[in-house]
Amino acid sequence: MRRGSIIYTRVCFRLSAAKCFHSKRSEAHGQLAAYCYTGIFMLRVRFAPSPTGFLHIGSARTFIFNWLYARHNGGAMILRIDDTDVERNTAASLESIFEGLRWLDMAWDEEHHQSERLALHREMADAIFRKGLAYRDFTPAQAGEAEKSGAHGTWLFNPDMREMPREESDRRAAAGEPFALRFRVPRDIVRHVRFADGVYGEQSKATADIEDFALLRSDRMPTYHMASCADDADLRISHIIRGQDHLTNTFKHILIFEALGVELPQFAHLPLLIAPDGTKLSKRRHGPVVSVTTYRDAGFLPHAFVNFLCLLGWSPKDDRERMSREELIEAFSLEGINRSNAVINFSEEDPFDPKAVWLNAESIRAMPVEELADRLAPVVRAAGFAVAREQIVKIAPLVRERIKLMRDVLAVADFFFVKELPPYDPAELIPKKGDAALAIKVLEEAQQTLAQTEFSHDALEAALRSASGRLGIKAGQMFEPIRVAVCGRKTAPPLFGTLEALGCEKCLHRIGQAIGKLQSL
RNA sequence: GGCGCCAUCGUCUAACGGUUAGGACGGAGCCCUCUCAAGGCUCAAAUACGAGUUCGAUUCUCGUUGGCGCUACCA
Repeated sequence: MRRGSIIYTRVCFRLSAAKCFHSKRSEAHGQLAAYCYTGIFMLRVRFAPSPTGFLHIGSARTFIFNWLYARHNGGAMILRIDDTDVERNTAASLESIFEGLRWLDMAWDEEHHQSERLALHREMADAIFRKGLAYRDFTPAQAGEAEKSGAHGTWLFNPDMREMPREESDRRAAAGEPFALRFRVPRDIVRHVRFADGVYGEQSKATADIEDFALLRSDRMPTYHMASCADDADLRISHIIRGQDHLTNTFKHILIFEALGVELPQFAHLPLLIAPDGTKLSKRRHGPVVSVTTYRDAGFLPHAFVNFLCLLGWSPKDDRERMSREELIEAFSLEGINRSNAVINFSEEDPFDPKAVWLNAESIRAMPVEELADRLAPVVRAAGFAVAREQIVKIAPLVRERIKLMRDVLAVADFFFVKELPPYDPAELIPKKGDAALAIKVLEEAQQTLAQTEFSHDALEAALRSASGRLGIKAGQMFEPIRVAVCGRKTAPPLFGTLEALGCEKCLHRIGQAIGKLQSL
C-alpha cells in the first residue's frame, strides 16, 4: 500500500500495460486519455470503495463488472481507496474490503489511496479556482445547511458568496477565515451538460439544475467529487463504471473534467442492487446479508457468488446461467447490462437468494471429490471435529449432492464426525409395517452379517439384501433400522456408502447400542 | 418540492414492430429410488395503466401511476 505504486501485481497483468504505467507515471495531469508511449490506447477501469463500512455485495458487483470489463478488453484494473472522509473511515472497514476482494480472487493491477494524494487534489482544485471557475464560500460549515435543504426550494448557490468581489474574498482568506471552495456552475447562459452513458444512453441536464457543489471543505480536504475526478484524470481512467447512484453526479464530474481541461472518460452506470422491500441495501435495515464476508462464512464458493452477482443486472443474452470465469470474461459487455434495478431475494428465513444457493450447489456437485474434501476440511475442523483428510475424502461423495452451502456438511454428515451418536427416539428404529421385535431381529441379523462382510459398497449391499431375504422381509425394512442405528436419524446419505465410510467397528458398536435401546423399551 | 433514471411470471432475465411472450431459480405434481438428495418429465405463473403511431405493438411516442437515485464542507 505504498503511495501511488504498483504493489499488487499478479496474474492477468499484461506486459504492455506494465510498460505503459511505468513509462508515464510521472507525466502528470495533462491528458486523461490513457494512451501509452507506443500510442496504443490503454483501457483502464477502477473500483473506488470508501472504507466506511464492510464490503457490500453491491460494491462487490461493481468491482466484478469492472474487472470483467478490463479482462475482456485487455485493460488494467485499478483499485482506489476513496478515503477522504476522515471522520467515517475505519481500519476495520478497510480490512473488510480487502478480505472480501481477496476472497473473490480477482486480482487488480494497481492500488492507490486517496489520502496519500491530497496534495494533487488540492492543486487541481486551486487550478480551477485560479481559472475563475470556482469561488470561496465563507458560510460557516453548519449554518447554510438548514436553508439549503429546505423542504421546497432547491438550493443552488448563495449569491453573496458567488458574486463576492475577488478583493474581499482574498482579504478574508488572508485573514484566516475558513471557507469551502465551490464550483461556479455556469448560469448566465442556458447550457446542457451531455454525455452518452454506456448503459443508459444519451444523458443531459441543464446547468440551471446543478447546484454549486463543493470542491474543497473548509479544512482543505477535497470532497468526493473533487478527489474522484482529480484521480480519475491523473490515473488516466478511460472508463468509469459505477453504480447508478452516480448517474446524476456525472454532470458535476463532467464540469470538473472540463474545468481541468482533460479529456472525458467514458461513463457506464450500473443498475442498483436493492432489497426485496425495494429499498437500497443497508446493514442497519437488512443485516449482515449485505456483506460479502457473510456469504464467504456461510460456505459460498467464490466463483458461485461471482456468477450469481453477474446475473443481477447483466445477461449474456442467451440461456446460459452457470458460467465459468473464462466464459464470463468472454461474454461480458456493457450491452448486456440492463437498466432497471435488480432485487436480491432474501428474507429472515432464507437469508440468501435461492438462485445464489442453487448456483453454489451446482458448483459443489461439479467439483472433483478431492477438491471438495479440501474445501470441506476447514469447515469441519472449525466446528471442532478432528477428522483426518482421508476420512473427509470418503465422506465428500456422500454429501456432495446433499449440501448447498459448505456449512451444511455439519448438519448432513455430523454422525461421521462424532464418537457417540446424540440421543434419538428408539421408535425411529422400527421399520414400516414392523414392530420393535422385528427391529431387534433385523439389527441382530445385521450385526452378524456385517461382522463377516467386506466393508465395501457392493459387498455390503449384496450381503444386506440377501440378509433381508433370509428374514423374509423387504429390503427397505432391513435398511431402515440399520440407517437409524448408524446415523441416529431416518434421513441420511445412501446406506452402503455410509457404512463403508464409517467402518466396521463403529457400525457394529452403534448397532449394538440400538439393540440395547430397543430392548429397554 | 426540483432534477435525473427505471417499469416482462414471486425473483433474475430473453424476445430485427409480427413468437402459443422463451429460459432459469423458487413452487406444485409425476417418475426413478434403501431414506434424503441428485436426475428426468409435466404444470401454474408476466408485458403496471391509458392514449397515440402502425395492417400489426412487450418493443416506437406521449401521459398517468408506481419505484429508485441525486439534491451535504458523505461517498
